[in-house]
Amino acid sequence: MEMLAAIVDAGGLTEGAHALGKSQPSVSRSLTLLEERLGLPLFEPGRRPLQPTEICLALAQEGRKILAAGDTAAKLIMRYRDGQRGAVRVAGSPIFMDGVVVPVLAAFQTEYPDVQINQEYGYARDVLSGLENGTLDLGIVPIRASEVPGSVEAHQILPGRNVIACRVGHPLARKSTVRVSDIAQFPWIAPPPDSPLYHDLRAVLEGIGVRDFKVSFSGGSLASVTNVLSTSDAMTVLPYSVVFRLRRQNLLAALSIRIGDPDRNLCVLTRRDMAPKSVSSRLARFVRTEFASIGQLILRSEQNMLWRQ
Amino acid sequence: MEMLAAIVDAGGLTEGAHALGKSQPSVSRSLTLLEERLGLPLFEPGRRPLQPTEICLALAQEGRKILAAGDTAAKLIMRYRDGQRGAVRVAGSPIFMDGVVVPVLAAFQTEYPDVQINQEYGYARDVLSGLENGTLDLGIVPIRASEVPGSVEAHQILPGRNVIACRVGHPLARKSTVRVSDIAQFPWIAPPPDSPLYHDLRAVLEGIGVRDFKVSFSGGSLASVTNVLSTSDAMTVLPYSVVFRLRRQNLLAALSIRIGDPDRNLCVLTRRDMAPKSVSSRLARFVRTEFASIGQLILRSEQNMLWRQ
DNA sequence: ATCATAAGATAACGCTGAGTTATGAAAATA
DNA sequence: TATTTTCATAACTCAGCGTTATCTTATGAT
Repeated sequence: MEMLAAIVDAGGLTEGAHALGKSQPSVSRSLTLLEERLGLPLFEPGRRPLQPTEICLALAQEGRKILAAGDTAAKLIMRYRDGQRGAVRVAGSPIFMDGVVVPVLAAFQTEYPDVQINQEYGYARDVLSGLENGTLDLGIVPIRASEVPGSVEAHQILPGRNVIACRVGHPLARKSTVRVSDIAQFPWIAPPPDSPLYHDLRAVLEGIGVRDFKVSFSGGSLASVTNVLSTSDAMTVLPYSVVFRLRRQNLLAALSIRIGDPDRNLCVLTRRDMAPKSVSSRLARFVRTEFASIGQLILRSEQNMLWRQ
Repeated sequence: MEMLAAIVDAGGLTEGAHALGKSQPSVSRSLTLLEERLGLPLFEPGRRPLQPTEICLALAQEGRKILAAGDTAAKLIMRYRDGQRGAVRVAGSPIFMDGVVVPVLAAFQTEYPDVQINQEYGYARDVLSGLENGTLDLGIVPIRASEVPGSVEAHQILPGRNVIACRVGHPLARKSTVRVSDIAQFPWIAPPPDSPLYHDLRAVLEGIGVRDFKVSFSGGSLASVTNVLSTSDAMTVLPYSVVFRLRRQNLLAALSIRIGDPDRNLCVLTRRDMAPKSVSSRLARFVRTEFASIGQLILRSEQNMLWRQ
């Protein structure tokens, strides 16, 4: 049927054969066999520019549909191959995901609308196992270089850096000098106890000598944290990049006090497969370049800031 | 792609293979080869009720289109084979065609809307040559059995029978006894000079002893003949079947005088091919049965009529 | 008419895809 | 853990479709 369509559209067997990328005798023979099989003439006999019969035209119409299906299939494969379509499964720690990653994923989605992004939440351990058993294509988590197994490739996209966040009009936010004693009197909220941030929080507070602090709220997502922060005088520890974005939107402020950096850097994790899905590598590339400029942005605004030790 | 569609729709390789009418290993192997060729997994590895990947689903969609095209093609062929679709080229003498055949063709067309009927006009000689050189599938003409060559099959559908026709209110139409002298005074109109009817007309008039008659109109189609007849007192010779129809519509009348029957009978002519188009044989059958009932109708009404010799 | 040209058919042959049966491995399920 | 279901592999066969080389025939111009 594809052959019939080609012959009819090309206006002759020889031309049609050429259009199909085959030799003239091949098509001629196939045509003869088909006519014998059907027991019907598909072209008027004894006419030199091969004249299609009525039934041939009808079959050619179906042939065109098949050719069209083949074409779109070829395009589909091509778009899939170079990552312009497909599905990626991405996972990352909730705070980073909601705070800085999802906007990047959204930008990717806008640029490549045929790519389906399946986003999940998870910490380093889950993400690594997901990558290794193939249920995950990409991970974006804060992680130590030593934690990365050989089968997984890690690209750092942001340096580990936390700050103490509070609401915009917070009493301490205005002060250029913040003392430990100032901090102690305010309530704290904490990320989920199994998250790295929770450990960071403890480390930070211990680092600046605060041993006795009250946790007024614990668990939840970034949205709930910002909600609580903005409607109270509570404080918490958040990645600087996250706060950076939220501060630009005037949703959050950061204390101008420098706290110890965590030893985990935000990384993009991919499998060291021989054949990674090209969508995932394209997305990984996209994320890396996006975060490179985010990093630049943060760095530049850094120069206008003063951080107390 | 058809295979993918089958597997996806059947919910598994084994079922899919069955749906395609192939063995399970065949489909399994084909699938493996396709995956290698594309360099892409089409089904999630290590899942037992074979789980299609995203790209596989997209390809399966195209596969379904191909399967659908194949299906409709198969149906097309089937309908073509038993004559429910296709194209027939029919030719016949103008008066019979317009008078009695075309309504039958129209009925056929209504019953089988996918059949394309190409109707032409022509007398026995043209029709026979048309049939023999393959430019014609069916002929419906008055013909003598001796004129039919061996390569053509003829089925009589109406006996040869002519009558003298005139308008409804014609002076002679009322009379139950018509004499030759009555006839002579009215003008005559004649069919085209090359038509059998023209010869019939001459034969008829000579047969009833009329040697000197004036032809006031000659040539044209049945429509023009009936027009002239109905707007004048002219008369002509027409096949009884044609007049029968027209009389029922009160468009024409016939003299109650019996004239000599022509030796040509209306026949359906077909090629004695080994492989006649099934549309044409179906149409031929249809015409024969339709005319059988028309013949019956004429015969029944005959019993209520009185014809003078 | 006849000849040149273009278009299709035929012949001879090779190779790959796709089919088969028989059997093994691994996931799913009880 | 045992059993069943489901898919993969192996080994082999064959028909379809591909090729090149060459012949036949319809078409159109001289």
